[in-house]
Amino acid sequence: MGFEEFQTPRGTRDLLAPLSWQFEAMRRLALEWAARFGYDLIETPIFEKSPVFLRVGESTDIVQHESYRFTDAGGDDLTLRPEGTAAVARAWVQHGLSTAPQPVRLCYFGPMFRRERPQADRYRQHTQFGAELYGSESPLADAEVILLATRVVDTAGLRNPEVRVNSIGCEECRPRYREALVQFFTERQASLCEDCRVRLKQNPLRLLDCKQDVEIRKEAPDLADYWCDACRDHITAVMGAVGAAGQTIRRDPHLVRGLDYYTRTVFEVGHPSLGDQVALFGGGRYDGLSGALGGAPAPAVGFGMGIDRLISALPTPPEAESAPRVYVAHLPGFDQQAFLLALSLRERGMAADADILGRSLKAQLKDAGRRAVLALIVGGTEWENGTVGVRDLAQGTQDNIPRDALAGYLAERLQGDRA
RNA sequence: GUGGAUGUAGCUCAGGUGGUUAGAGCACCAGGUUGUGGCCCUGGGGGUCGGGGGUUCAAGUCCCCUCAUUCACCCCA
Repeated sequence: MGFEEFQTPRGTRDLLAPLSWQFEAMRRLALEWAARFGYDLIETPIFEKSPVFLRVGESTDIVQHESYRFTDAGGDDLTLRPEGTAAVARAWVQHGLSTAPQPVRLCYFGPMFRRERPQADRYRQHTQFGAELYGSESPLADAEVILLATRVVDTAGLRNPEVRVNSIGCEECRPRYREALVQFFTERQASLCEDCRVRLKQNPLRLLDCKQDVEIRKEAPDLADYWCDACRDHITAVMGAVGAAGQTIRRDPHLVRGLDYYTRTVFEVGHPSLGDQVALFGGGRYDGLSGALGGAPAPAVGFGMGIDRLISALPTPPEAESAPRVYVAHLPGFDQQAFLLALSLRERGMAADADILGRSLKAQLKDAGRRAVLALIVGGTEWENGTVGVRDLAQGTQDNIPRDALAGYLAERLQGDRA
């Protein structure tokens, strides 16, 4: 077990194989889809100046209580990024991407940090894949990012994800709704839970997704009754486009989201195999964000996806990197020949392994049986005659192959083996 | 931040009412085959029994504290 002071900090973990390779496979799958949709990969720093996140979520738990904020030796106020959207927005402003050919499509994949109490599928360091689409107000932009996210989830093996969506309105219609909502809940303040009384003052919209006061909220005013025409048309078009693409999507009138930079569209996808309220990905439209960070105002939509959760929700893990497929075993005195042969096979694109523990042939073959499909046996009279033994570890059959024909022979064998 | 459960080998776990050198299975290593794995047999390495304190002649076992893990709440990916 070891000493506690030398273990991973709470809420973090080491990714060992095969999980580590599964993450890599998910990274490739996600970025492949993003590239097909035309998204460029952006890598922002893992920490930012704290105001980048503060500006974006002043009233959210994420930046208020859950961020890893620190002052470095030079006195800079820094924060480990708790989410991707604000950091990408900062980059968008900093690099003047408002003048790039529009729209601008950016995606990211990397660790995020939140200081929460860890539990199933929630970590203090977790990996998110996300995409941000700048420069389009069109509902098709919302539909595009939703479809990118669902394609990733679906092709990762979690079939037919169901998107929940809502519109929290715009500057025109949201204040009217908020007013009605505050009035409604103020009248019933006495029967609200403690948290909701705080929400009532700080972030009234969040009253909608309280899990305790479900009865009360049933009668609360519905956003849909307050949408302006433009907002109504927008969400209708988003749902229409996503639906037309064959993706299940339905409105959840109680869906509002934790970050307070959203405008109009918010969406989320969960999964029964995870906790009921645990989201696989979530996102929305945030037309005011770039302006809040001092840049040109620009419409934008995006999402963040929890890779740790996605992998743990998959019925079968993503295809992990395979172990070395060829093991070059050697007879006593031929360890260097085996070492060099393995190297030359790697140069030819094969995954090869050779013993460097000075083990007996028996021990080498035992090891080979675990990590390879073919074992080469180097040494003895065969080697002197210019051949190498090739043993099929599954079948138990063995042939002698001339050394100069070996590479081609192996390539063919492994090809067939794969198919 | 709040509440519950759990901490014995790398992993999964045994260790009634406290009693000599703490066990098993799997995994790992070696031998049984002077050059051939997967099965079998034999042997071996490996443990601050989470940590600290207390009760006792004696604590893995009882008590207290602490740390960690885990599940739920909160919130989120």
